[in-house]
Parts: sequence; structure tokens; C-alpha cells
Amino acid sequence: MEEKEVVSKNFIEQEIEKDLAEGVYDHVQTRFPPEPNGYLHIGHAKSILLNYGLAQKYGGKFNLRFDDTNPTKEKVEFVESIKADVEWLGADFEDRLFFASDYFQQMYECAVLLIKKGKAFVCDLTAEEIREYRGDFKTPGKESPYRNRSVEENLRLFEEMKEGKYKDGEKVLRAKIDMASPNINMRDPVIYRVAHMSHHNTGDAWCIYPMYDFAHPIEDAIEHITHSICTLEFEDHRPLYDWVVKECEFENPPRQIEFAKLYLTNVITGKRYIKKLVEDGIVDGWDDPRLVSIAALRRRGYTPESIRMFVDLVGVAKANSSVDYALLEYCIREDLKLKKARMMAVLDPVKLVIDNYPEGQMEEVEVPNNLENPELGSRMVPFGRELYIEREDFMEEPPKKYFRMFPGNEVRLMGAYFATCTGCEKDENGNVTVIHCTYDPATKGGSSADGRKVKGTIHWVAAQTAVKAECRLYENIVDEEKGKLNEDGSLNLNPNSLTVLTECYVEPSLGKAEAYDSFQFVRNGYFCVDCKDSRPDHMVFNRIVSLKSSFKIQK
RNA sequence: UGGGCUAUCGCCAAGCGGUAAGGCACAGGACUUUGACUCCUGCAUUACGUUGGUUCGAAUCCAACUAGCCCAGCCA
Repeated sequence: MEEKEVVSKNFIEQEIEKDLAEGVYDHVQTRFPPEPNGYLHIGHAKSILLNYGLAQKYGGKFNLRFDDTNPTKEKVEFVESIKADVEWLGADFEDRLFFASDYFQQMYECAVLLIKKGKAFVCDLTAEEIREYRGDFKTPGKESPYRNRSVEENLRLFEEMKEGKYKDGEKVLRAKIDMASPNINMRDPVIYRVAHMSHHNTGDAWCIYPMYDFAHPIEDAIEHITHSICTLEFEDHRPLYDWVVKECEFENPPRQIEFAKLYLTNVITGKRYIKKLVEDGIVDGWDDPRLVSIAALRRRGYTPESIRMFVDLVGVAKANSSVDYALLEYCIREDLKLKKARMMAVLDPVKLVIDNYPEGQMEEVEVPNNLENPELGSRMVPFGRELYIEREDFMEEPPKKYFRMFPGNEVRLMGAYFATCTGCEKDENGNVTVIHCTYDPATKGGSSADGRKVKGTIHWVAAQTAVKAECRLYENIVDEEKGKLNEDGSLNLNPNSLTVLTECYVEPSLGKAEAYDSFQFVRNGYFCVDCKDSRPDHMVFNRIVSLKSSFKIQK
């Protein structure tokens, strides 16, 4: 009997189970609350999948909610892309797609309630003055001279703010908490500001907009969120979060729990920096495969399953950490390994001529699509007298333990025949131009009747029928300095982040591939048909990840 | 500088007073019609940031240090 592996629970699951056991909540409701101000990246995937996974695990629901409380930064382009990415990742929010902006009326009413309770006031101080009055880490703040306005006056002024009587920045609504609090977030934070600007969802209905710290807890409470999961930098905001749900008198208020963001070593995930790369034209767009946005990973050929596996393996904790990129690559290799066909493609071609193969003759050989997964069937691959093979699969003077093609050595042309190298031709510079060999017609299919074995197997494509393709080999766009910035704030870009190989040949069956179809190219790694650039007569492949080291010369 | 948080193998990460899980990476070896995959093996031998203390017993409790991250937007 197999024993079921005990998977340890992360700290959030432990908290949830405690809450459930103690009867704090009788259900679990989570949400992913992005602001539509950019594209999602791998870091967001962690949050999305965490929240979705928690809801799944505890029989609860998961909401997608746009936290669109600041019209100056938000665009419908981003809400569309975010929706698509969340769906692609498989986090099913069913019909629960919400907008914080749909709650503006309720938030307004909450603000009025606070004013009536004497817990909020309209402040005429300028932004600079508010900053000065706030004090700093070592000095307590000073109370605003407007702090003690009467309820009636505050009500009137706030109503006037809403009606558009004041210009941007002229007045704000502030929570009345404690100007001497060691937690600066509690020093009478601004909760509503004036912004005469069209909102992507509410248009010109409002000219006052709630601040995150006020809006977010209300959004959560309205949706009956139980566990509001966010990143570490909001820990200091938790007392304010709790203050808002309490003062606004919500029953069964939600609880905020923070976890550490995902960082990838060597990779820039900051929206701000990705945005700059896009704007400066250093990358093609938000989905440039050199980036780690969800759109980029998808275009490059990463699957939702691989990203789910990755997030799963990374774990959830409160310690800031940076996960090795190798883990992401492991996940996509693992996911594709049995799912995808293993095709032949020659990325760095050199011609191989089989001198004893009849001139002008072509035949087809049957090659299994995936030896480890017979369900994937097989395909017929054209074979002829002239082939292309990988330049690295031939050496005139082989080192020890090299068992690919060299004069006198017999190897297997995968799925086809045994072939013995007889020599090569070179140009005036000594570069190999053509390799010659003879084949053994009795070894069709790649095995011999007499039981003799060969140590090496190499892949090939028939020169006459090969499809010319373009392969893009990607590296991280940021170099060894690890996604870290230079002192002047600039990025360390990797000049080798993109290599385009144009003299590649792939077997004809690949001509039928569709966008996002991925394959293992024998010994070259995993590739994906580029959905943006592919044309029927000219395939473009993005490398997802290369396979591990091939032959290394022994020292 | 005041407040909040964190510290277990190169990278993640379990552990919750009873004598250091797991994954990635790495290194050996076996196997192989992809030098991939798979399979074995090794990988924190008083060691869990440091130093003390409590205890029969501590990574786990206490104290003091040290280091890193976050906070002074009318951003989220």
C-alpha cells in the first residue's frame, strides 16, 4: 500500500483552519484585487493561484475584483488583459467579476457615517502642509487646524466636494485617528480626494475618489471576503484596515493576512520597470517573451499547468526571498515532457550526404511522437539522400567519449537507419561544409537485425522537404546583476537576451502546427510556435527552455 | 532615527519542546532510438543569524544583540 504523502500546510492555511475551528468564520471567501494599471506578471500569478487555491481547498468562492479607485492610472486595456490572464491561469471566478468603482455609493455612505460619528473631517490643508503636519519617524504629527470642525460643517463640505465645488487638491476627507501614533498610517490618513477626471467605469459620475486604505476594507466587507490576502508591505496598514471595518460597522469583518511577494532571481518583475522597457522600445510590448508577464510567458509557450506547479513548489511564507529561475524551467519541462510530441529540428545545420543512398529517391520513415507516451502516436517523416544534421553532431577528431558522428563511426539517424561516417568536405577556411556517410539498408527503423548496437543517435531533417524556420532563443533581459538597478536607477540589460536563428530547418509535420503549440525539439529543448509572428510558409518558434547540457569535453 | 516584519543547505521551504521533511540546483553512477527523460547515490556528520539563559532535553521558550525588508503619496 502506498502511503499518501503528507503535504504540509502553509501558514495561511493554518490561520484559516484556526478561524474555521474557532467559528470566526463559517466559510471562506477570497479575492484577487488588481488595479488595472498594467499587465499581470508571474508575481501576480502567485497571488491569484494562492487565493483561488485557498477558496478551492476550503469549499469557498474566489472573486476577481478590480481595485479601480484611482482613475488617473487605470485603463480598460488593462482590465481586459488582466481578465484574460486570470482566466488563462485557470482561476475561475465564475460570475464574480467586480469593480471597486461599483461600490462608490456605498463607500460614500460609509464616509458620511464616519463624519456623523465624528470620526472623519474635511481638511483644507495642502498636500505639502499635510506632509509637514504628519511628522516623521521620530516626531509625532500635529493636528490639523480643521480637525475639530463640526459634524454639520463636515457634512456640508463633503457634500460640496462630491458636487464638484472644489478643485483637485483643494480639500480632502481625513479619518480622525491619532496624529501621535508611531504607525504613520494612523496619523489621520486621507480617505477621499477630489479628482476631476473621467473614470473608465463610472465616467463622470464622481469627482471624489476613495483612497486604497479606506476603499479596500469596504470592498472586502461588501463581498463578504473572509481572508483578505495581500503582500507584506501592507502589514503596517492592517490596524487601519481593522479600524475602517469596525468604524463602518460591518458585521463579520474580513481579516487581512500578508505574505511575501515572489521574486525571481535575475528577473525584473517591477511593473514600473517593465513599463519603461516597453515604452523605451527595448522590448516589443508587454508580451515580449523576454519578460515574465503572464502574456509573455504564454506567448513563449509556458502552460498554465506549469505556472501552477511553479507557484505550488515555491510555497508561501513571510520571508522575502528570490526563487531561482531554474525552478520555473523545471516546471515547464516537467509539464511538457509527456504531453508534447518530440519533433526533429536542426538549429545549426550542416549537410549530410549518404553516398550509397539512391540519388533522387525519397521515402518515409515512421517516428514515434513521444517514446515515453505511446498515446501520442507516430508520424511519417520524409527521408532522403541529403539531410541536415546538427553541426555539433559531427567532429573530425572526436575527444574521448564522443559517440556521435566522426569518420569511421556508426551512429543511428533517429527513426531511420544506421549510418557510418566516411569523411567530410571543408571550405578554404577549414569549416566543414558537407559530411559524407554510408547507410545500412538493413537497419530501417533504427535497429539492426544482427543485434549490433550504436552508442549515438542523432536527429536530422531531409534537405529536400525541410521547412525553413526562424528560432528565437531567449535569455532573461536582465543580466547577472540580478534584476537589481544601477545606482542611477537604470537597468542592467543583457545584450544576449535575444538570439534569432534564421538558418534552421524543421521537419514538414511542423508546418501544420498552430499558435502556442509546443514541441520538444530533439536535443535542442522545448519550443513554441509564436502566435504573433508565425506564417504558414515561415514558422517562428520561441524557445521555452533548453534541455540540460549535452556533451561536455572531458578534461 | 520611531514603528512593523523576517532570519533553517547555493535557491525555495517544512518544522510549533523530544533529538533537522521535501523540491530546485549541484556531483557521482546505471539505463536509454533525444548525452534528454527515468532510476539509484551523495548533498545542514552538536548544525537552524549571533551570544547568553530556562529545561532531562531547544531550530522550537526567554533575553540581549546582529543583519535584511517595509512605512513619512491627496498611489495601490
